[in-house]
Formats: sequence, structure tokens, C-alpha cells
Amino acid sequence: MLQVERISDTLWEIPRDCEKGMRVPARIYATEKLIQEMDETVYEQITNVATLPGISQYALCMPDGHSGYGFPIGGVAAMDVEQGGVISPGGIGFDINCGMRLVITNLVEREVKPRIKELTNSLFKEVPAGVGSAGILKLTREEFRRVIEEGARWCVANGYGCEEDLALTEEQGCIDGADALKVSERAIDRGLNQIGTLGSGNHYLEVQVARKENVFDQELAHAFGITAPDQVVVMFHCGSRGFGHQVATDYLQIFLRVMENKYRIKILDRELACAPFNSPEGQNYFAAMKCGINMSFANRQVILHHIRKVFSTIFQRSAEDLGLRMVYDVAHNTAKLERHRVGNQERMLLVHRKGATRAFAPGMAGVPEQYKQLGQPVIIGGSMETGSYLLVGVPSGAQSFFSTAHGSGRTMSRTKARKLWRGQKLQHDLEQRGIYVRSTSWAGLAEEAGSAYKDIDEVIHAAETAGLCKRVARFSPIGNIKG
DNA sequence: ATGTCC
Repeated sequence: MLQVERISDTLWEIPRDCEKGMRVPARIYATEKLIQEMDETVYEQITNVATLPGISQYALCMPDGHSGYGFPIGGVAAMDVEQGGVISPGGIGFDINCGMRLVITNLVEREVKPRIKELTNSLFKEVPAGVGSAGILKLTREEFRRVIEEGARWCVANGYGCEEDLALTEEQGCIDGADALKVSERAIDRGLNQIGTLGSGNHYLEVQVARKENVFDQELAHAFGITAPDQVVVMFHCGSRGFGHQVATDYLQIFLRVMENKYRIKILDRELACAPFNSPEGQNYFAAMKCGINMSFANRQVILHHIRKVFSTIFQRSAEDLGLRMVYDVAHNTAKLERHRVGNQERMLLVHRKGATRAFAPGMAGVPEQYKQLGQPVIIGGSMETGSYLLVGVPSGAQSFFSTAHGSGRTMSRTKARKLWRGQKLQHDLEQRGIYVRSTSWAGLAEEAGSAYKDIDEVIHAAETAGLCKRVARFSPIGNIKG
């Protein structure tokens, strides 16, 4: 049994155990309630992460943490690349650059509610969802290679969106250093027709309302475009689909081959396969993973284009007229090179965030110009039954390399959820509660039942109390489409 | 998460 010490109301520590090979202590952000319902394997996994070469300060887990492949989902680990720090696909996730995008409208609930079924049905029709779904875009392999090197910038150059969309996307929609030559042909095959598709599992698109009582910081909300009581917004969650999955799979295999024999890295859990960041294999994965990041930004950019078209058709006004503007697009499955203060030194760290969101403080490089003095917006998707949040980064986020939670976090396996609920009944019950849901799969819908997730309000309370971020507004769902 | 096992 692992020793977990309470540091504060929202912070818990597994002390460094040299016999286990821990290089740093492990820390979990959670309230007592969240710690009690935390998956036992999270402790084991975060302890294993603490043994990885080059890890700086702490192996961290966010309040929405749960068991994942190698790293827990909710895991944050910063590797010092000048001190043998590694890069690990398990610390990024199979769904590279899975993330959230938030879009405002100038419509209010009373204008949208009467047409929510029509709107949701139309979104369901126009945004391909489900396992193996294919998009409208027909790209050649050469075009796709450009997409994965240019990201959302390619989309805007080809008529899917505007310059402002790019300014309001993490990395401005295109991360530097993506190299399509580092990506397998199989990955390209899988991604080729997946631009502009939602996917399955917990990927969804939701029409939400910002109720007056759920705006916590008027000034910040206003600056982010939440200005009217009961304003309607659109939030969606998706990633790099089969493409990112294949990139992760390819490099996991490569890393497993070289990790022990070539680099003498001994890891207890094969799922933590890794390679030194400064090695040919590490650098190749980094450049390929960046293609996954760009594919995902492009995916969300094309989906936004579909959303604008649907709203425009339903409400018979142009997207500009309807004020369909982006608040932000955040990644929550990445590893990025960032400068952070460690003790009294600035270090170059490869920050793995797996099911964890970057939350940069006011003034930091990387925060969009128009939000520079406010801090980086953070978009947190809850379950379809509960609600979602808009947060902002704060200076005290330095303790977690400026990272916070990414969502509710599951408390129950998909298998168990499927046994407990029926998708059809769930859809009916949700409709009674004013949430119109469409899904490609009844089983998939049951898996996403709100009760299979942690309490989003508790997760956000933990993150805010711990000083990882600040609440701006909470959104309530009225329409949802999922794969 | 994922053409949910090449």
C-alpha cells in the first residue's frame, strides 16, 4: 500500500521512494472526496512516471486523473532535456492533441431553444461522427502532408475559416517543427479522409448556454466574448483520430526496441516506453507527434467551418452576423518544449500533458496577443449531462508547469457504464431535462452517462483552490452530438 | 482514444 501524505486540502504527495527508483515525489491535486474515489492504479502509475529519466520536480496528476496507458490521464511530467530527459508516447496519449474548442454566438437561449432539435440534427448530419467516420474533404497524400505540416493554417488558406481563428488557437494552429517525413505511410492512409470528423468515445460537440448566475468573473468573461445573459456558445472535443493513434503506435514500437538495448533505460512498465528526447528516435517522434498536433488543429478548424455553415443555414444569417467567433482552442494531449523556472534556474523542459491543459498566466509568451494581460483561456469539457467551464491561467500555476485539469475524468469503466445504462433511455431522460442528444451509437451514449464521470464542479473547485487556474464561466448543455 | 486484434 502506497503512502499518500496530505499536503493541503487539495494537494497530496507520494514521497520519493528510492527503492522504487523514484527520482522525484509524485503529487496529486484533489479534494478529499476526489482522492477517495480516485482509481488505485493512478497512484501506481504516477509513481512509475516519477522514475522516468530527467523528470523535474514532481510527477503530477490533475484532479480529474484516472487510469490510462502508462501515465494516468491527467498526468503532467516535465523532463529536463539537457539532463537526459525522455519523451514518452504514453505521456502524451494515443489521441495526440486531443483538445477543446470554444465558439461564441450572439444568440441567446430563447432564440435557440425552440430550434434546438433542428439545430442538433443538422449538426449531427454535417459533422461526421463515430468510429471510422470519413470527412467531406478529399485530399491527395501530398495535400495531407501539407495539412500535417501546416495545421489549421492550411485550412484557413483553403477557405475554411479566418485569420482570427488562427490567432485564437494554441500555437496559432500550427506547431513549428512538424515533419511529414517522420510519419509512416500507414498513418497517412488512416488520416487522409479524417479531416473534419469528430470521432467516437468521449468526443462530442455541444450547444451550451452561459446562464447569468454561472458567470464568475464578469470582466474576464466579457473579454473572452461572454457578454449577454443566457448567451449560446458551442464547445467541441476531438483530436487527431486514427492518424495520431497510428503515429503513437508506430513510435511505441520503435521505443520498445531501443529503450533498453540502445539507451539502457529500465522501466518497470512497458507502457512507459520512452527514448531520450535528444536521440534520433526521440527527435523523430517529436517531429511526427507535431504532425499529429497539426492534424488535430486542422480537424477542429474544418469542424468549425461546418458549424458556421449549419448555424448560418438554420438561422438564415451569415456566420459573421451570428457572431460565430472563437474564444480559444486548447490542446490536452501533448508534449511541448517550454522554459520553466526550477529552483532559481530557468530550464528547458519537455512538458508532457496527458489529459491535462496548458494554463499560461497573464503576460506569458504563447498567450494570444488580445488576451496577453488576462491569461490563457482554458476550456474544460464536462459530461453531456452536467456542464463545462471556461477558466483562465494564473501566476500560481507555476507549481504545475502551468497546467490544470482537462475534463471530468471517468470514475467508471466503459464496460460497467454500458451495463448500467441504456443509450435510448438516457437520450429520453436527457431530453426531459432539456438536453437534446444525438449519437451514432446507443452503447457509446451509455458509456458517456454523466454518472460515469467525476463531479465536474468538484474537479474545478479542486483545481481553482489549489491555485492552478481561475473560474470564468460555467456552461450548461442544451444540445449534444457524439460519436 | 482507435478501421476497439495485421
